[in-house]
Amino acid sequence: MIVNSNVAKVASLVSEPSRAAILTVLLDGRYHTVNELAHMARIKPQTASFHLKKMLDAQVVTAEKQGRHRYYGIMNQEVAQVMESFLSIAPPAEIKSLHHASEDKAIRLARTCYDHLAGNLGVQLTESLKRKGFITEENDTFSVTEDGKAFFHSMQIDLTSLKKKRRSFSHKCLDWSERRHHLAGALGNAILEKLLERNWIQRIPKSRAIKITPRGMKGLKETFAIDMDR
Amino acid sequence: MIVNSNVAKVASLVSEPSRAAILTVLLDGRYHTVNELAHMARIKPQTASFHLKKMLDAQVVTAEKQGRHRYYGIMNQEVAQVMESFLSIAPPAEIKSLHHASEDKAIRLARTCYDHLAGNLGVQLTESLKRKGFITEENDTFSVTEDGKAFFHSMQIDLTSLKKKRRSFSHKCLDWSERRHHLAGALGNAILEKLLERNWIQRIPKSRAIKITPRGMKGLKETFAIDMDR
DNA sequence: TAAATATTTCAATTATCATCGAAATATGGA
DNA sequence: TCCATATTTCGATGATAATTGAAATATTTA
Repeated sequence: MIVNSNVAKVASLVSEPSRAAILTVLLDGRYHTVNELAHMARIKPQTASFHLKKMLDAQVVTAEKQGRHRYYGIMNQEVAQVMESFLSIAPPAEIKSLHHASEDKAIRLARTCYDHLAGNLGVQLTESLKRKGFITEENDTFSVTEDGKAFFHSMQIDLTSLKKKRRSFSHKCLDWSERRHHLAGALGNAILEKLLERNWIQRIPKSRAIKITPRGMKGLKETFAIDMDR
Repeated sequence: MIVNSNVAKVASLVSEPSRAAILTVLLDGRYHTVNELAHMARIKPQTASFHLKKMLDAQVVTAEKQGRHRYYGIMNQEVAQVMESFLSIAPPAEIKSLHHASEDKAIRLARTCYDHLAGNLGVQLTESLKRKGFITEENDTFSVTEDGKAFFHSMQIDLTSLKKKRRSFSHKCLDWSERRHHLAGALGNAILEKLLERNWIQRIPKSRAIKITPRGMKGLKETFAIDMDR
């Protein structure tokens, strides 16, 4: 269970449509400029700035200045998870166009959730790791088994350095589209980065959706026994 | 970019103080009337009705009409979970429990509801049947499992003949004193008759109240693991 | 230095929403 | 039937907060 004093704040901030739209965009884990966010939320930059200041004060987002731009990003994992949990009980968004339909399909298939993999791919990957006995399920977290240690070593993922980070090493994150848990935390992040590095997956610009490359299809099948081809 | 505007709606339902107070009460899993909820949230019944309608439309709560009362309850486990995690951080104003000056204890303990058992006994019996896996909960009805068939046979209740009756075989009935569902319909009636026949319970003249006999206390404990003695 | 762009601040307007009195509707009981 | 109670609907009010034009500030580029 998430214990976070920001939950209440986040909930009240999320309840405003423009802010919810902004936060949804920021769920991709990347930083965006005020103009970008304003355009995506269909409001004027002044309005976006007004909302972003509010969320900055509430420590729901962070800002980084770079030249005349100001890049806004989501504050942390907890905020992302509160957003996702709201997504899990909210009725699905109305799909208005063919373009939206295909985007919806893509985002359900594979996407980033803050800084780790989510969607069908994220859940399947987590299931595979469990099935192969590399991770075991605890209450709110996953633990790496002895077999798992060897496996991640072979994947060139250094668990020791991950554990040194201040953030959670590995915890469960509820997937709104799959309604199941996927792997989050430093380990989830490391896996995402590794798959990007190997060019098994690619980020789709201006979206949280992830594309699986032909090489990725092959790799996922061989390493994880996941067939995303169907 | 798809922005799920429903997230904002769901979040706004939770983040409004009066609604949060109402939802907190409903987290007990029971059903409550509009007046009760209004009193507990310290708002007028019109206002409570206004909020409840909103939450009903958003499928955050359910409603069931019984006479001139309308009982509201929380929609499902998912909503409860989001509420729990939200409220565990920011508990709203404390709820003063209603003090009912004169309560008929007997009628709350056990009574008939039309032609089946209600009150604490009725609810406990239903819960026991569920717990033991003899019945399962459907939308508005209960179904008898394979184990249940054997059990009712051992109780000398003939399900086949019950199903032939034109009336509903088994449906849920909201218990006003327990605010939970109990078993009604032909099956509920058959159980009542069987317990009367075995002299586990007796009707109290000129009342809907039911008296549990010493033999009944023993039988309920042995057969259903229900202790009505406390 | 001047022009263009990004963002914020300010002030005024507008929109939204909770609240509650009054009245309507529905039901139970005498 | 009439009366009491439960709930909803309607309409008005007031408080709060979102929105945006105008202007200020900051930074890059020419």
